[in-house]
Amino acid sequence: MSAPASRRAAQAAETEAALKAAARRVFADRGYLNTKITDITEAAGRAAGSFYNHFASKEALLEALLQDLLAEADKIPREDVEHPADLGTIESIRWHVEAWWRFYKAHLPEMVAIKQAAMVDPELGRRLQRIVAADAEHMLIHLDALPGPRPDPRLQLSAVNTLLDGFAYTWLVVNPANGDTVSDADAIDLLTNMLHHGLVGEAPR
Amino acid sequence: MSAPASRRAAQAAETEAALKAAARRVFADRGYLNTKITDITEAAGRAAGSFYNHFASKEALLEALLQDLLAEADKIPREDVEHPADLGTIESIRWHVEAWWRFYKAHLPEMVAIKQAAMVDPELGRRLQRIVAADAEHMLIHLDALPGPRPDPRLQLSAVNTLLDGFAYTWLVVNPANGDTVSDADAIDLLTNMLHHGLVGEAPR
DNA sequence: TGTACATCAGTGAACGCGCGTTCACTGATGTAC
DNA sequence: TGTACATCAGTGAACGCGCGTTCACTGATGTAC
Repeated sequence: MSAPASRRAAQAAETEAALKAAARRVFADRGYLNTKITDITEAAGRAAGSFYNHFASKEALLEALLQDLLAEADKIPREDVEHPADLGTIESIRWHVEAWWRFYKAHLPEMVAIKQAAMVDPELGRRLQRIVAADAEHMLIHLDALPGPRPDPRLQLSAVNTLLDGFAYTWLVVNPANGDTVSDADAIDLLTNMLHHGLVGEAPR
Repeated sequence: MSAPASRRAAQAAETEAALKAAARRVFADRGYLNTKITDITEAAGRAAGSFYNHFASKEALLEALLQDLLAEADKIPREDVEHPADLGTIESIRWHVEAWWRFYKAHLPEMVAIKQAAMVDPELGRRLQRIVAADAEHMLIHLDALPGPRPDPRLQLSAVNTLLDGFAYTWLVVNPANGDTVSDADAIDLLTNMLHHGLVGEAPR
């Protein structure tokens, strides 16, 4: 990112970037758990031993990828993330669903990797969760602001996350591998409708 | 199940049952992917080599567990599964949600194993899917019967499955491991409400 | 009913594959004078 | 600017651990006569 201090540093940075890029490709292609260290180095066109000059393990590489992801997200100017605050309106729901869908698509490899890693190593799962959890808070605030008698927001939040996450995983990862796809618009429409009516509850319209 | 033809056969059946029971315990405890063959034989109090007298692999054992599960389900008398057919009513939704929740709880080890196995081996995932997919059909029929302009039922079905499945996994497997639990009633209430309003859509009440 | 042999479930040490990880080596880059 | 030495990124063969899988062996159960 910033100017390298020397040719050596530039070389190292380039290799590290190549490893990360290769990892993303390979994770998306065969999944995180099915990826060997040597799959990554091979895809990056480097020697196996090179990996350990940059990362202590596959888990460490994944955490680095997530840090990159966060860093990138922080660069988005504030005014671009202005959005309707009242989750009671369908426009607000749609805005959130669409943002999430785009985000998931843009970061498929990381999303796949998080899901798989968390399933096998709960401790790592919690750590990864914490890294990405910033906008879960955000969502909680929205949910609390909804009118009427509210169910436990933690339950509700996990239901929303579960639905968004699982649906995206199904239709952006699993089903496409079988040649079964859905258009972005259809996916966003369906989720928007389900969440709008499902969340607003007793008093829709 | 049926009377063993001989003491030898009885012995073999007993060991096989012990291995299955041990596998269920161990799958529930540390997950399917984290379970070694020797974890199962150890938990069953048998020698490592004994495993291969009964199963060709961990995957084969899982498929056997699912077959047992299906066989058991088939024994439930028909009249016990009478239920409201119109998914438009909240009572019908609740009936389905509650049935699903109980089923998931009763078969946690299998549910965990399916989820994890499918994630790593898509081919196996499809096979397992087919084994359990009987009542997905059932659900599709319900969905088609809903009034009003319907979205693509396959999309809607996968959203419902995703929500039920992910929510149950979160609150019956992941969160309890962190000491974070939810009552059956609260879980069923929340899902029922979300699905009722979410599915019925434009014309609730 | 008794004896001799055959079969087979279960055992656990040993084998071997896959893969993560190391490490001696190379050659290029950096530094000292 | 040139020379000699130091450092360091990258290399890939080799090492070794973990674990699935095998197999010669044991003792109990079944069969033949």
